[in-house]
Amino acid sequence: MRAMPHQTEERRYHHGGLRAALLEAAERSVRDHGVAQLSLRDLAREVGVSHAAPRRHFADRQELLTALAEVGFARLGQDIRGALAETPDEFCARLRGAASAFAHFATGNPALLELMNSTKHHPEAPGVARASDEAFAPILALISEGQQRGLLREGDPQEAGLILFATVNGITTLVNTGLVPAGRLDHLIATAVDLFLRGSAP
Amino acid sequence: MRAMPHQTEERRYHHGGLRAALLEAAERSVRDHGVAQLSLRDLAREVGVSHAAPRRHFADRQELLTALAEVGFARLGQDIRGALAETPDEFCARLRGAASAFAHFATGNPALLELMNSTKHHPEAPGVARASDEAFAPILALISEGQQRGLLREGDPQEAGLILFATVNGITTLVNTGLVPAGRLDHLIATAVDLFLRGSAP
DNA sequence: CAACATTGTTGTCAGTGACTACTTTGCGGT
DNA sequence: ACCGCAAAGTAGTCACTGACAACAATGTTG
Repeated sequence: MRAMPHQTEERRYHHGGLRAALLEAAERSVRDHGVAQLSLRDLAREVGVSHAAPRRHFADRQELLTALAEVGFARLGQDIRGALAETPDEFCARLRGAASAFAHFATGNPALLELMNSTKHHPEAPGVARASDEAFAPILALISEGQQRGLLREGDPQEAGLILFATVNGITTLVNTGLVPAGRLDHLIATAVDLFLRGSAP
Repeated sequence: MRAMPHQTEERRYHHGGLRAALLEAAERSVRDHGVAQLSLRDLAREVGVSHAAPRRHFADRQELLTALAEVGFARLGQDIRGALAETPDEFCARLRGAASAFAHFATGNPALLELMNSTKHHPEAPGVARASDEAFAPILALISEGQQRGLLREGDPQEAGLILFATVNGITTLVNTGLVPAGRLDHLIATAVDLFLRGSAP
């Protein structure tokens, strides 16, 4: 009932959107209490179904966490693409914009990032790999473009893109664990992008 | 008895080294089954004490995990210093040696790295922050030395060091999650260090 | 209309973290 | 040497969890 605000007092037997509702609830739980505290029974209670219902949609707890990581990568990809859509068509500005969007997503969702960084990619579950490739794709495209326009040195664009991706990821991990104060994030990211551009100059 | 190989068949009431034994067992468990599966009762059984004994040394499960993360950083620091002790006194070689040691520690201990990357630094528990600072110190010293000798551009050595540290950390995360094949680790690290050196050149 | 697959419910079980009360032991002070 | 006490360990308890099995509700399709 509470999960379907347009229905009458009586809820139908079928929830009608349980998988999505569970993932939303999971994201809230992870945000508020961290990954370790996530509980299938908690989610079921929150969504208003019986305690075993979530296992109709996710074989086990790990499968739900994996699906949530996929949501995280999809969200990240959106944020990066959104930032690029608002950035002037100037290569360095776009690279900075993408890196900044990643950093802010990551520090705005520390627990989700942690989950994304600990979810193994399996051939049987191609969703996470696909989603992470899609999140990475705008950065890869930028690097390729930079190389083609002679703004970056030639080489494997995927390699350079992975290094930049890893750098931003690593910096946000330092901030999320408290090793580096959050107030230094933007400056560190900007410095890292500058360093990357100098180091990748033709 | 099994935990104290020099004793007779009868174990004394006091274990005599239970905290250390628990941390060793915890490291094995995390290595074999991942952080999420770590169980205080499991550890107690393995070490040969009652199920509640571990809570005499660690207030709760999280405190034990935090202590283990500290062990991880201490181990990392040792590996980096060990690598530097065996590297010729040539700046670039040493920087590469340190980065490589970090990368190999991280990919050789994926679950431990994950724990280290998810352990929050709290003022009440300064051990982790101290251990991670000590792990970072050789890299910081290298950067400072490189700057003083005019091999790197001037600037905040801590900042440059953090960027390099984050980059290696991020790359190993990509490898540990399977986004990047393990066989590409050394090449990626070498490329990242080269890029760092070019980007930091005076 | 009926069969059946999907989805949800109820109940059960073993294991867990955390807590409490009690016991053991070794150290330090007198 | 003796004793008090703190530290460390034991045994029991409780609520909660993930996972599983059996049953029930429902909607789609032939």
